[in-house]
Amino acid sequence: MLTKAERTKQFILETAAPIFNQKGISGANIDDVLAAAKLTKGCLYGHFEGKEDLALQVVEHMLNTNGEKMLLTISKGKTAKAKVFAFLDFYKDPLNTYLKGGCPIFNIAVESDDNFPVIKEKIAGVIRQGQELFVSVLTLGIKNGEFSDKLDPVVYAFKAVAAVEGAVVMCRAMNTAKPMAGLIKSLKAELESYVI
Amino acid sequence: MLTKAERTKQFILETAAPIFNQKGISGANIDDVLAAAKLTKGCLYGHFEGKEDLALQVVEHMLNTNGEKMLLTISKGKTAKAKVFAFLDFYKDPLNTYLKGGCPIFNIAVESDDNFPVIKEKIAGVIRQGQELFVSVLTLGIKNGEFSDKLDPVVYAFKAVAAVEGAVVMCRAMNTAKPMAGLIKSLKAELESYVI
DNA sequence: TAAGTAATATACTTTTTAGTATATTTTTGT
DNA sequence: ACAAAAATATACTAAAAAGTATATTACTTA
Repeated sequence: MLTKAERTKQFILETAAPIFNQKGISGANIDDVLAAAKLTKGCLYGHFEGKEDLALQVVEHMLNTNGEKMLLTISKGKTAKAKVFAFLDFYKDPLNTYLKGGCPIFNIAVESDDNFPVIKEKIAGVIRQGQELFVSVLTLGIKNGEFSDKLDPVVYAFKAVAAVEGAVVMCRAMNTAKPMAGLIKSLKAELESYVI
Repeated sequence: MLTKAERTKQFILETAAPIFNQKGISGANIDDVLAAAKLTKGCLYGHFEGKEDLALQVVEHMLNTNGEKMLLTISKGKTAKAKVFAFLDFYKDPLNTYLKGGCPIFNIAVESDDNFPVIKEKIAGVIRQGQELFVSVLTLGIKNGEFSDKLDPVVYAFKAVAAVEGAVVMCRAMNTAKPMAGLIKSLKAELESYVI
């Protein structure tokens, strides 16, 4: 069993995650988190060195959760094609993301870009890792004979992720999920065109 | 000729733009802007009501500049295909954007999403307008006989913009422009496949 | 179950940032 | 070139946010 302190820390991270994801690192403040968690400064500063430390750990928490969700999602696809389709479908409801405020990877990527080098590196690692995984799925699909070797895994993996992630931002700004449906369909059709 | 006050105001907006684009609205502060512009509070508050007003006008300034650049870019293409290609090529160097800090539309879209409803609406308008323009170019291309009517303008326009914008964020996070080249090539090839 | 320790709350200080009142300088039109 | 008005600078206050010292409460294990 987790100790009290560990449970409290986890609780703070979970409470802080949507706040940081929505308001951003600069926009979020300690008092927001404390009010939401109904805790006090003494408690929070017992678990985190300060705002910077909290932000970093919140980011790590969000990235871990996201990674787990993503892995679970694509693991449900048995073929390479099914895995990619499952990945794409993961993005179908950009207005109601599992974590309030849209995709944490992109939100953090945009904010950390010129401001938080340590966090930026973490995000870069996550994106690279995601691309590698995506490429490995497609490559295996080619080796399997599932896809034609005309398919360029690196290009398709990047295109698919960039497109759905960009689409999340656009859909949220315009407050409509509609274009996402067309995009996912198009990306599926594109992959389908390489199916043997 | 512009009056002194008008020139100063423009100067403040131009100085503030890269600061807001890089640090975000929440992350940027008045003193940053004043230091960069080598001006003082009395001056700034003579031109703007406060930070909120400054932020809004900086955003409007960035969006206007961006819109002009974009229009100029695509106007250089004579055919529909050339216009789209010019648009795509506009994004080829995501690490060195004309405005420091990446694409202002996406940066602002991400931050304003859950925080600045007025600005969010402005961004939504810009994105919608961009999509309409893109769609109209493609539609004209079909009517011209340049493209097959198998091309779905709404889907391609959304896919292209979402992909290149998403790619800017990913490239900047990973600190490499390489994947962008492959993406642009792929989006061009995709359009090319509809050329009659 | 009581003593010791860990966790949390309270009340404070410090720092940062926004905003304002007033003085001074610079434009501008005659 | 000069007076009026506009623009800008200086020096301040106010508010918001971060961080700290200490008291209190709640675990936990001997």
